[in-house]
Amino acid sequence: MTVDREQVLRTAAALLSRRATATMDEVARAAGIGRATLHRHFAGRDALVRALEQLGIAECEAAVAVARLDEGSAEDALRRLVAGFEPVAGLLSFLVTENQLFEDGELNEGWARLDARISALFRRGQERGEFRIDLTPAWLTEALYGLVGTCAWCAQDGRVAAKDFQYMITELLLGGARRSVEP
Amino acid sequence: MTVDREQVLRTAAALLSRRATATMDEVARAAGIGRATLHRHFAGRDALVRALEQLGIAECEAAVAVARLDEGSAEDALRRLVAGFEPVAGLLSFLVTENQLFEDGELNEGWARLDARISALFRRGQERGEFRIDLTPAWLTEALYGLVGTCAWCAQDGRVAAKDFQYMITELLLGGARRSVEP
DNA sequence: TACTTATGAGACACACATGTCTCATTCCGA
DNA sequence: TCGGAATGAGACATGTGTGTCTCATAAGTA
Repeated sequence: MTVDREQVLRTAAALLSRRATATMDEVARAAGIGRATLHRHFAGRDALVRALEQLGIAECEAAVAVARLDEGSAEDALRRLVAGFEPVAGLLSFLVTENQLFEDGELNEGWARLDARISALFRRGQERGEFRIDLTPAWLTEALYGLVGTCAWCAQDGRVAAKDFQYMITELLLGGARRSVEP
Repeated sequence: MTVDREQVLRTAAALLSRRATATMDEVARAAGIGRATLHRHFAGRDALVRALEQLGIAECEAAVAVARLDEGSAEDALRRLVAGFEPVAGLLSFLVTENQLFEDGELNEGWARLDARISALFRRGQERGEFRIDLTPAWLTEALYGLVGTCAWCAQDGRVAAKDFQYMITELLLGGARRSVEP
């Protein structure tokens, strides 16, 4: 009888990732509950979005933790990170767009933590001599988010193959489009 | 007395690029005209957005034309293209987001033309041996859009330096983050 | 079984953006 | 100077999403 909050959040994430303008009613129906019940668990749309934000941050931080960003080469760590981001990509792009829309300025501290972790990875790669130093860690971090979001959206629309998610992002981010060697 | 439609569109583009949820009233005020007048020139919000879409496409196609994508090396052509995209970046990211939001499916044929042109550039680069062939032209094209949008948004928020717009995008897109050579 | 609790369905008011209309005013051209 | 045209301001109706409330019902518990 009691609503599974986690399951509701995941359903909402899946729906809103596809259609950011979905109604509270649609969210409720998608989760198989009534609109009133949805309101009992999340005071309003803002509260729902903020809960999704917490979920997104938590999943990203989990991905960061699993990726062990400070072990081994920075390149391998980045590959692990992108792999961990794949399941969250849709939610991530939704939240990024949502943040752009409502410029409250008050970006969650969770994002700041995440940015710091990922920036640190790129910085580590620079210090190890793996990554070039003329592109700032901040830009590389944002570029990673951008590519993840773009790829998620493209894959959803079928413009690119979803199975190549990790490959496309890591290869482009690490090596770029230029052909560097051979024949 | 007569309203300068072009100027209204540019003002709207500037405003909506920053705040995609801006009201018709806000758009009118920003353009220095009354809401009624705005409605006289653009039947509704949809019409306004579609007009902005036309403007964005036109400017992008102009940038494509100026960049002479089929002249010289593909790499240089891409640099010219990114340079031409810089002034349109804000509008471009707004339109991309707008398209994501309302999945009418009916994407303007103008975008298809643009995609085709840019994809052709990447394909030409592959055929010339400049670009790697394991990343599809379609993905490279979308990645370009994504990076342009991400960079525009970051620059607006001051997270990266706006003056490095072209450099950050072209260097990342062409060479990637990996350090390939020297000491 | 009886009681408590959570839920679903629906009604309701509210806020807000939108679109339309009117009317006085201003601008431009004849 | 005069008259037509465009504009600005505001009023008005509308649609829609939202938030709150009530009440009957189902689920879980003692």
